[in-house]
Amino acid sequence: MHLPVFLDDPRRLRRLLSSSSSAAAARTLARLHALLIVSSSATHTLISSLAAAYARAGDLAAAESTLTATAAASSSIAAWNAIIAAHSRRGSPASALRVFRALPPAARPDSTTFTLALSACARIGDIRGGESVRDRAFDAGYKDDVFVCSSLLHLYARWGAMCDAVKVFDRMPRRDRVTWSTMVAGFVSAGLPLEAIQMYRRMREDGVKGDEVVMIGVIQACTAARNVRMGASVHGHLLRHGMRMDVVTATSLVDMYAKNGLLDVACRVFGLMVHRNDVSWSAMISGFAQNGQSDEALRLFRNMQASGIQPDSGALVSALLACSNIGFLKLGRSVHGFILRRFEFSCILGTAAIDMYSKCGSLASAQMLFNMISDRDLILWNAMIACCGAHGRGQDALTLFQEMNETGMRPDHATFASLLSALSHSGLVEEGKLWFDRMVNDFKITPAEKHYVCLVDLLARSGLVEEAGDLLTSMKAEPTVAIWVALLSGCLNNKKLELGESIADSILELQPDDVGVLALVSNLYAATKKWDKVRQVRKLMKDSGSKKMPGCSYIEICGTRHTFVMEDQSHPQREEIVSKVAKLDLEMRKMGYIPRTEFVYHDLEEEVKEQQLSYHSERLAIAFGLLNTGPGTRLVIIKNLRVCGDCHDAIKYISKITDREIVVRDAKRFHHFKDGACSCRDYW
DNA sequence: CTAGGGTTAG
Repeated sequence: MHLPVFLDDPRRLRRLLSSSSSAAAARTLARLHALLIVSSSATHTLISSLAAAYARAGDLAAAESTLTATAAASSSIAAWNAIIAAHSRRGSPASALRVFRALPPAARPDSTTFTLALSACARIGDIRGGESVRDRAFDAGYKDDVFVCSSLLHLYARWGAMCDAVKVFDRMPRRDRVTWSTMVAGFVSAGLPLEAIQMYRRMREDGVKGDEVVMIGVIQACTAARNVRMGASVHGHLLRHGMRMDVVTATSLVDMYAKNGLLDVACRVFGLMVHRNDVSWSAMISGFAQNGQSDEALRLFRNMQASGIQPDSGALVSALLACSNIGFLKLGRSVHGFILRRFEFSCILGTAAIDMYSKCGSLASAQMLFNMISDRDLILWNAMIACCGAHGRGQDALTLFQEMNETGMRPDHATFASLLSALSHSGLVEEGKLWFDRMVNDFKITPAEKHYVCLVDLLARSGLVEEAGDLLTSMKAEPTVAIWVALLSGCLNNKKLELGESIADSILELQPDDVGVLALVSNLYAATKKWDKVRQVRKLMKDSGSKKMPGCSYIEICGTRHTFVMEDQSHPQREEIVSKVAKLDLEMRKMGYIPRTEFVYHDLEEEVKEQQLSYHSERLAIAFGLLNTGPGTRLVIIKNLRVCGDCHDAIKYISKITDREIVVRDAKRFHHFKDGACSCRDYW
């Protein structure tokens, strides 16, 4: 048989075996393989090079069988490493581990093998498995190997076991930048940004130069520690040292600036990026959405698609968040549709969508979506329970909570916060008390401030003010403003004025700057006719009230969103809206409505104050809704600030007069008005 | 043939 000459030319053979990795290469290798066998010139070295070449070319099955079929199997660890590495690159750490574990007993794994195996364990989160790899590696004499130790470090750091990571780290005789960057990233993901920054400092003291990857960790640490100064100096450091500003680095800078409120800087960095991918867009979109600039976020979302980049789940989540901020139900629905066509509904997307429906006032859609997702995680359950609560369905929230327990899912502090709040808003006092107790005693969850607020609120609303007061004394920590406020509003509603007054004093001592809180305090003093104190509080209100951003309300009609602010004279239907407001005012007064001018914090004539109340953005939005929808249509209004006590009263009258169901979501919670009542009861 | 990196939910 005629053999190609190159079988006798080792140089050429080696070149062929290390050539590029493509399907064509794999076919060439198969031919070569056949020739080697036919010509019986297959040495162990050649076979293992061939196997490695198969692995590089992507034919892992061929690589493996080539090796296992021969005696070369036990002597060629490099070829096995190539196979394991190829599995890892392909994104199947489990296969990598399978090959590692099935290595022939005589094969001696080296540093590379152990490093690959540990990295595979880190990806799937198998700490136990990783530790047995570690034992073998240490036995084989790799105790001080930087690669082995760094990957072990990563295994711990990645899964939150920072104590173990630190132990490994402290024992390492030599550390390189990868070691340090693993520690930095580990502390960041463990929620310990200050420790991460500390690590970076130690690295510099050690004389190790950071690269992009370390700096990304440091940038993230600055983001989490809300340290823009340092973040900006890291940014400067990158530029000065001519480090590669790749997509990932630039994206983390965008995120750092955006999360710290410097949206303009974030935009500039984003604008300077030569190459942007889906994640960079997501970071920018979420930056806007989380800073209350939802319209801008959605504009960017459209730009992203227009520039040909398919939104990933991050961008979709942020778009949904923006929709829920401004109550843009129609766009939220279309995002939902987009997800259905192109993605699986992951829990994270599902949670965002459920939250969007909840905040846009569509309980039914939220429930439908929730029922469609069968693989539910804790956060998804929590979101749905919170949704029921927000919509005044305390009993449904409880049923859901019990259903959740039956599936074996363990509720956490957030679950109980949602549950207790739901029970409180539905007036389910006994259930609330019961589940607070069970939370503490059965579920061993230490109550946090929010849980106390819910329980105090629950008790105080139903007039059990004394019992709520006892709860406060039983608390270990001093009551906070929020807790006092819950108790105080209960006192006011249940005419427990004496107790109320002492609570009002306690609140003032804590120097709150929330106008809503001060309004409540002022109302209490007014009820006890302490006029000098009323004046004192009203002055505080005026001081803090002047700083607040303008109130703004949204209403969506037939898929179009309309925005209202008090000062805006430009609305095309302004005249009509104003006369509708005036007409309603007249009817309301006939039914007993008295304007509560104490909610106007400017020094104005009484009459002007009354007019200001009528022009609050939510009243304008409601009037617009009444003008543009048929009778019986439910109105959903989203307000960026709190609905004041006066508007709250007014809307009750409006819902009765017009026989409409009106839902107002404000910065605090939902208010459902129907037949002149509000299910979010007893607002002050 | 080997280790470390960005966004997103209650």
